[in-house]
Amino acid sequence: MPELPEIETVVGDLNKKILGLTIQDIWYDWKKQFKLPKDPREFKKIVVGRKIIGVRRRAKNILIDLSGGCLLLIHQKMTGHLLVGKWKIDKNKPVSLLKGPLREKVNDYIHLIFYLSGGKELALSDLRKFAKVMAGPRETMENLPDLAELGPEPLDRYFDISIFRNIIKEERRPIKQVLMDQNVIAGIGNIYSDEILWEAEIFPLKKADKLSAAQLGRIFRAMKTILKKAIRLRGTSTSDFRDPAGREGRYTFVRKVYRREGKPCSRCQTAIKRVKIGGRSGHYCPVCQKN
DNA sequence: ACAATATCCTGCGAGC
DNA sequence: TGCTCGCAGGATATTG
Repeated sequence: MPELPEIETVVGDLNKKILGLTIQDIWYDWKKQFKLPKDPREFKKIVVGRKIIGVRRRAKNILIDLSGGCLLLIHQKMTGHLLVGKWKIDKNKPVSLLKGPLREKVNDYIHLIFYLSGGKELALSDLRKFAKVMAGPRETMENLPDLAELGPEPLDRYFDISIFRNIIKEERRPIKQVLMDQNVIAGIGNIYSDEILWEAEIFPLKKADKLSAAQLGRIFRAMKTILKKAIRLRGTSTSDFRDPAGREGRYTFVRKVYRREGKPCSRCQTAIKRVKIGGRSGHYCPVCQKN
């Protein structure tokens, strides 16, 4: 569920909280989260002793640059959370030593902790255990399909309407599906594809190659404004997104369609509808989004 | 060559 | 009240 704005929020916070610290040890209780190397002991060997130089985002991936030319990649998938705090392991389960939001449920699903210099800890909480972590030499990592095959970043300055048009016009799938395809455009998921298409007044099942120039222009502009606004509001927490301090995002309160089935459209008061698109649910206004 | 479907997971809410 | 079941969905693997 964390998409571009949520990951951007996490990355910004991590840059303020853990820059310059060294990974001293790790704790984990779920082996399958390690995708590369698959052996947790090998993973540990790579990251321990390295300093955190910078934190970046690419699509929905969190990229942590480590000293010695290494890169740590974390993908939160749907229910992953990166938290900065302090925990004690009690009966093989982490318990937060800090008061506040970290004491809440998100604290119950921690399966990985990085122990950092200065007594800080970076934890990965993940209820559904879909999140993945990878580490290795930067060049090896950047050549993995996970990164190498991604489409352009929607908020990059060079990413203009002509590039957007050229990418989209080749696609015959429904526009919502195209917007969510990371190898077409990076970082957009179910929440923001719904929100962007409502803003642009486009029917989510409309085939991408059938969109007019005016419609493409509206989608392009909506994509930029919605994503920027969502970053400003620190993401959406309709289900369980939390920032590294355990706090919710405020885009939840200004969203127009996502998970608002049956509720009135803020433009025309018509009840928001829900449809299955490529196995996922899309939300739209049947009056505002006719084509 | 492309598209639809299954897979991984767990909690939650609907319905009986 | 307590059970079952479908749903949530990012990305990859597999089948059609």
